[in-house]
Amino acid sequence: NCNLEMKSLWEEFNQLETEMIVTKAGRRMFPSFQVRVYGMDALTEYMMMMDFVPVDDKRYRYSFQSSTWVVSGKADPVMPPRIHVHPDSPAKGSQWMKQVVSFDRLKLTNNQMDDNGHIILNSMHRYQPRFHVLYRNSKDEDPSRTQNFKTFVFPETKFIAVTAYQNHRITQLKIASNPFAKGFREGESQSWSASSA
Amino acid sequence: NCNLEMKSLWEEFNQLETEMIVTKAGRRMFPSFQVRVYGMDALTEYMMMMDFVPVDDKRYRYSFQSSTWVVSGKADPVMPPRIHVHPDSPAKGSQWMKQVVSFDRLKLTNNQMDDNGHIILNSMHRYQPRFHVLYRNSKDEDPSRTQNFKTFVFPETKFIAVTAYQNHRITQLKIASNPFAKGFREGESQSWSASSA
DNA sequence: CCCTTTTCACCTAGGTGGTAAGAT
DNA sequence: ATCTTACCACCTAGGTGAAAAGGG
Repeated sequence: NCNLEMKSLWEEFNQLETEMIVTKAGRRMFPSFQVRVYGMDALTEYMMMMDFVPVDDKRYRYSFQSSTWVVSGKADPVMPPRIHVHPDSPAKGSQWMKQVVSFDRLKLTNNQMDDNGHIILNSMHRYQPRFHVLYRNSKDEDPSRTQNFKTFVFPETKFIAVTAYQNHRITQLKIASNPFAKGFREGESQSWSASSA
Repeated sequence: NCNLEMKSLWEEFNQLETEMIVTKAGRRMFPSFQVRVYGMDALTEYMMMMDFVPVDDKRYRYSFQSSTWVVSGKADPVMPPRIHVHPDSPAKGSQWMKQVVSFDRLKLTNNQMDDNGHIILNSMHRYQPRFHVLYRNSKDEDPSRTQNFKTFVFPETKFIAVTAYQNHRITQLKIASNPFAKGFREGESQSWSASSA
């Protein structure tokens, strides 16, 4: 089993239609995708990974007039999707369960030629992150037959990839909740308990 | 096979009797232990690790009068030595060979109760770092019978653990060559090609 | 006296959105 | 018009030795 960390923050973003920056060099997600996992076999080895699937085959643009995202055409052609393997993989169930599994080093890029292993997305397209746990029923048997996946999807983590923020309320929420954007805060009244770890 | 990186910098320190700071929280080594490895089987999985063995069973003190280290007694009692496993372990030979293997995140501590997995050393004692490569001849056989070590020792990397630098020339060389100590540089004439990566 | 601990200013390294210029 | 890129000031996070205080 598996729980999404920072669920309330994700929901707050999702209500505004989450945007994630993509750059040529690669940009982290914020919030970062973090889960707590349960019920694994302590001694079995697991691989943890993420990928990103298109929500639909549409392209979007932001209408400043209506302050909403509107369909702007059919989706751009896609590259074969990449998979991000958690850097601690492989590790035993006991290791994964004793702390939050964090994908905070994962980076998104719009560079189709990227050779840094980052996740390649099309800007102005909608994506759904997915979390996969891979395990084997037994160590000694043929790996190709005994490996199994379990996939978790949290609908509140879907987002639109952008090269610059469109919805100003998204920008404000990012500035308010991301510690690295503290330089842009002004009011400084509310404390976002979301800021840490 | 295996080559030490920054060999000339290590030799420069070793001529002055290298000192390494140990703290309660753990302190990185400088220079950090980095090697280039060759001649591995590209598809076999290897573990890389380091440990630190006492050079002798003596305790030392620094004589400011003679500017040398002198024996000050018998060695203090030792804890069962810890082993630092390189965080990329295990990985295939092809992965290890395509870049420098760096132990720059390894930390030394004098805290006998350390629970951060750092290497525990006795201050004012002399140590020799060792580098180990572990591999299996075959994947399917009993691991306990088919695992093998190969150990590499570079005499120029030996050092004395200290809680504060004793030899001022060591301090000067650290300040001149460690990028994080740039704040203490004054002359700023020579460039230590050693500074990067 | 000898050694250790704590705190500090000063760095490296790298993650933010803003901004203006560039591209289509 | 719409979207992308490059650069920037401003942060977080954490690695330095100095200095002063602490301990036996």
